[in-house]
Amino acid sequence: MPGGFVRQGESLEGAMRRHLAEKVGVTDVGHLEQLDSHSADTHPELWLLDVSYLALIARGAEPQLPPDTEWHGVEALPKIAFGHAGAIARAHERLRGKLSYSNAAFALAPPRFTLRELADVYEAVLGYAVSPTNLGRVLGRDGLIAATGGHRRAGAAGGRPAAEFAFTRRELVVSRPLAAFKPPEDAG
Amino acid sequence: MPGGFVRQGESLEGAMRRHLAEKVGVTDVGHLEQLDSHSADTHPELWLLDVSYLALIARGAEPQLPPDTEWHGVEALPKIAFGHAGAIARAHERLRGKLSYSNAAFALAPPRFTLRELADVYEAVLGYAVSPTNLGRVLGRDGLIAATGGHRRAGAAGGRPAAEFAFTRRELVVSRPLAAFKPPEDAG
DNA sequence: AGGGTTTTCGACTCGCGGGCATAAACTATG
DNA sequence: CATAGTTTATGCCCGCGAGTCGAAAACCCT
Repeated sequence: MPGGFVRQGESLEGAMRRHLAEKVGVTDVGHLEQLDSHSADTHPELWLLDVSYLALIARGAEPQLPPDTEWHGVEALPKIAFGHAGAIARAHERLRGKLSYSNAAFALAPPRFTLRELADVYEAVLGYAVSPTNLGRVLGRDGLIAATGGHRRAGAAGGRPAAEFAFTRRELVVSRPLAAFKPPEDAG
Repeated sequence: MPGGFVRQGESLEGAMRRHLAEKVGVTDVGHLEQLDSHSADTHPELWLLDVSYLALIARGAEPQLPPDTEWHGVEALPKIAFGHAGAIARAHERLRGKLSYSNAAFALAPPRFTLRELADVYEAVLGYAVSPTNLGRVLGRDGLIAATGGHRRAGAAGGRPAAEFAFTRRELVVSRPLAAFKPPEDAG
């Protein structure tokens, strides 16, 4: 949970990017999204306003962390995160929702990936296995991903080489604007 | 766009509810949701932090407004809203999205309503007509609304009396947690 | 060359959203 | 009281998209 104070005249997002770069060495943020703000009353003599962000970085772009840092899965977090537990839960829930109806995975996946790798990213976030076949068909039909033409060498255990894919857009696109009811019936 | 300053020690949501009650006489807020925050640099000598909220109130619960207040549709807003135009657009977009995959309309509709009335609420937000029949079937299938058993008297022009419905839950429920991929396959 | 492994492609099923036609229920009029 | 007009409710059909499954393709190792 890297963070810090905002300088006067600085935008909130700019402050977040500055802290990300200074404290964990992350400059290539795929997607940065504000979560929520709340006034923290933990310090009676100090008046703080917390603004939390959700930052998505690509798999493989490892941030520079202190040497004694340990990674924990979001399913089994240690109890150390005193006030951050709620923020982590909200961020996770938000990300789970976004993955289902947007191309938010563009910020999590590497620039080129196989359907298996992308499905693994989804599984890591959603918590259950997704079918690489269906994933490719759904995202491909909406035009969110496209085959690059390249192929990936098979792994150590053999197997057919997987086709490489890439996201067509690198900004957030909400795929299904209205899911339940009559769309505007666009003539054409 | 009612609003104001936050008192020290006051929560942001509490401040929002206080300003809603004091300035427009709205105490029964069906749903209150934080939109986004940004540091306002319009005043060079003052350091302001804007936190905007989206408040949904029931149709019919008219707020107490100054006598010279005019209502404007969100489609044709006057140019007076200098910095609020963006906030209004974001709030509208957020509400449109929420209506499609949640029961956010519980905060907009009166406690008991007919399918026609609910469809009118949807049309007002989405901007196009929705079918009362389909609306009732979809929301009923997901268990979001249920018939109360009562009926509404027919209007002046006659017609079959409409059945009364009510939302089963009065807190936000996201109906389709994951739309695209394999659900957790809940056994039972 | 053959077995094992992984990916890809096609066909099939199933449930849901949407539309349409018809029935039901009420009001107003003569 | 009968009829026309209006609005709501119900049932049926259709199309589409997601999900599953099986077979083929392509690769590695022995």
